[in-house]
Amino acid sequence: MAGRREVLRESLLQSIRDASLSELRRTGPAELSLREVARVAGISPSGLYRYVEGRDGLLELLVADGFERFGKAVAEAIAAAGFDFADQVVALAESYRSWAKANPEQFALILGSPVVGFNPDPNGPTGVAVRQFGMPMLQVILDAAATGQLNASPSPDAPIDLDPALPSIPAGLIEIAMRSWGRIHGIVILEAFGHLNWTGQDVVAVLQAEAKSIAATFGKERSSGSASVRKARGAKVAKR
Amino acid sequence: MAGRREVLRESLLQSIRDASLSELRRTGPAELSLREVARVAGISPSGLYRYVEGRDGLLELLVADGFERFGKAVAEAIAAAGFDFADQVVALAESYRSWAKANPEQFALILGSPVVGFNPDPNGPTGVAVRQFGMPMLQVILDAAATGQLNASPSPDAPIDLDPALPSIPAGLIEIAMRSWGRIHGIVILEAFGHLNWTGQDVVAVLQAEAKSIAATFGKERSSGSASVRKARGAKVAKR
DNA sequence: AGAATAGGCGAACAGTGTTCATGTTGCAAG
DNA sequence: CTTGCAACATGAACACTGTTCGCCTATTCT
Repeated sequence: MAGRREVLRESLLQSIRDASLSELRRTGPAELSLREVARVAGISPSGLYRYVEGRDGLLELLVADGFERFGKAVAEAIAAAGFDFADQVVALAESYRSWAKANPEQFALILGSPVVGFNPDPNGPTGVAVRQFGMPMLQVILDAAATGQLNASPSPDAPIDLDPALPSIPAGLIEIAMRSWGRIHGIVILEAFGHLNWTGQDVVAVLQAEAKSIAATFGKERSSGSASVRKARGAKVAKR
Repeated sequence: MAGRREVLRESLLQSIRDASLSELRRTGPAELSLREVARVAGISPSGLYRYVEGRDGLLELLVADGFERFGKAVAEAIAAAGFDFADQVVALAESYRSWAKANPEQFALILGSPVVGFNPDPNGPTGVAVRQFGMPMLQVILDAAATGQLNASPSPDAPIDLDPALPSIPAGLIEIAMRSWGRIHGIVILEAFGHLNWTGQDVVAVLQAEAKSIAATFGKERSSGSASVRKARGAKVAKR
């Protein structure tokens, strides 16, 4: 029973999503005007409030959408990179930068200065999108650990579980993920916000060097034969 | 001759600076209200335009001030760290994070999402502040190279000069500076914007590990026995 | 059928950045 | 000292913004 009301609502909500995204692309996060969005979506400003909780709700929509699309893009690139740790890191870095370059306003919105008074409510749609975003990147580390491609991390296993639904993760691996993410994110965000212009360097090349360096820092020396890695590819998830 | 008018102007300009800074701290960059600043500075909104070019001018004031104070804080920490490359990098990282933690809104303003339509005019006050900010960090790399503490960089010397007044710098060193900055900045900005909360890790410890890793990546091996570096070091403290 | 409810709208309010004509000073030249 | 001028300061006005409210229509449920 597809109520006529619901299909209308869904369609209009999609219009709002499209309108706000195109407005975001046109003006940037700070200038996003609720009234303008209402205008291009073909609705009155007050009518928007039946669909979205004010301007913050509009932003939350875009934040969730951004994390989702960003995460998906990165996850696909990683999946396409095969099972080698270094290859995956390089693919991660490149896709990370590519998405940021292609969607600068949304990148700034989701990973730039947080909008004050905007509490992302961990259980809301933004919260789950954020986890879906971080997961593939964390998974690169977990997989590498599971297939023995990481440096023997002598860290004391103080496993922490960030999601009750998932197995706990050794703190040492979390730290590796943090540091790897930070290295990629650092260069990408500096470039995205225009702080590397003065260098005159080819950021793609620098980022690739950095990705390889990440693999070298945390990964085992890669002997020329990759058979051992191939063999271990079965294990998908680390078991506590 | 200190005309009475000029002293008044200078004093009021300082009031404006103070007011806008305190307003920034109270509300954040996006909500900074020109009218409110005028209110606490004791001037009419339109009167503000005699001192500052609208809201963007107000922000430029804060951006320049932020880069200046940030740069000074980092430079002092580096200077206090002695002459050892690794010590300097650790000091740089710690002071970088400290300042960001202590001035979150201004940090977000100067290194977070750029305000659209805000062109930082390289020769304006913001431009020079930016260079003063980046200089000490770049200097760490240059000094290390000059004192032979860096890995022999096999990069072809394609020197680029970013400032005509300064000697050109080999591109290889620029790349090292970029990557080092990116590694520190990445972790700091991720933490500052709340993206590391889920990790439950001690960011100070992680950042310190990262700083040491930077020194290990680009610096010469510092074997515990080699006293040459140690001797070259000043009497300054180098704890841990 | 009738009642309940979700959807949509315009008016209104308080706030914003910015401009402009109008006064009001400070200061230097005549 | 007087005059003239430029800098200063202001309040009103304009075009916006986000948000709330009451009113009305159209769909859905009983």
